[in-house]
Amino acid sequence: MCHRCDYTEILKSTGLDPTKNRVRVLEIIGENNSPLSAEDIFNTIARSHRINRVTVYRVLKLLSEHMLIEPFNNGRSFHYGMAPSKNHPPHPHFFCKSCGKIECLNPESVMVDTLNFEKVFPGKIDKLEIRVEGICKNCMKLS
Amino acid sequence: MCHRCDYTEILKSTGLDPTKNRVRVLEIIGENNSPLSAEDIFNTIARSHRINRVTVYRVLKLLSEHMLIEPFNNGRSFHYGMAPSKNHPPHPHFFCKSCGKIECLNPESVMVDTLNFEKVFPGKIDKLEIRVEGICKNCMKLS
DNA sequence: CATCAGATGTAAATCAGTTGCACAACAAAT
DNA sequence: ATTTGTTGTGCAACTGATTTACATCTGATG
Ligand SMILES: [Mn+2]
Ligand SMILES: [Mn+2]
Ligand SMILES: [Zn+2]
Ligand SMILES: [Zn+2]
Repeated sequence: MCHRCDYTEILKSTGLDPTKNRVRVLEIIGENNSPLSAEDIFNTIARSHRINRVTVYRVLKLLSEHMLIEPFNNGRSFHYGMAPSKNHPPHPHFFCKSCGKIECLNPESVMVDTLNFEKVFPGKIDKLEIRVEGICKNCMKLS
Repeated sequence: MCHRCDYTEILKSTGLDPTKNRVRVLEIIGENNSPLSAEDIFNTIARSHRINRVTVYRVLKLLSEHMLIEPFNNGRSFHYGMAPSKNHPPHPHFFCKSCGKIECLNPESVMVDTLNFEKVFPGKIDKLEIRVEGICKNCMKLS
């Protein structure tokens, strides 16, 4: 999806050692057009390189902590997409409750006004997420 | 929270046998001002009555399927609140990523415009959820 | 080369939630 | 009242995603 990103460079500039596994995980997430599960990522890497599931989990945790990627939970498992940045504007997501897949939606598809809210809320707000739930196109056909 | 709801009646009118366990679970959810986990509900009931965790899970599943309650996942576990209805208008929720607690927010706090989107989307949309993530007031104090 | 921190592999544990099966409760039919 | 059937509940074992503990490897650096 993103041909503007140098994943090794992103890792370096975040202060992270750009190990092969880290670059691979980040690259797979960055080039995919919808958030992927740890299992998806493991399978993708394992097709061409030897890697352990636990390493994938550890890399995902690290990248999440440094806010390079963004975790979404569909009720079964986490899926990861690139965190918002210049190249990746924030956008809503669609969650299929049948197959569990998560789709990125167009940033303009749903507009939100949060202005007055952010000022009143007593805690610390890190993120505002808009999730649309339902049955995806593909699952609609099957049923 | 809700003193307008007759939980036994709600169950009956949904076509569900209003067993003691079902009424208790639904009542606890309805009277609480924020979504509760299965464990929360189990503990509450178990203080005064004998019940099994599995029964709680089964009741929660049944009530969710009949859309009397609404599940939210904070990444660790599901929490359940009353599903939107006359007495309970839909509203955004705040998710504390430190303690996992979920708070109901004021319905007007965040406004959303979804009109054009719903027409274009190829799948079936059941629900639009707005989730605000961050650190809750209480966890802010502790840290 | 020797050393050492950080990254990875492996097996076992954890934790929320589910499943299979036996038993209890309740109502309708005999 | 006894039988039957249907539905709800308890209990124990299981599952699947993720985490942990600990051993081993790797790649700098002196
Ligand atoms: Mn996305
Ligand atoms: Mn709520
Ligand atoms: Zn689907
Ligand atoms: Zn909190």
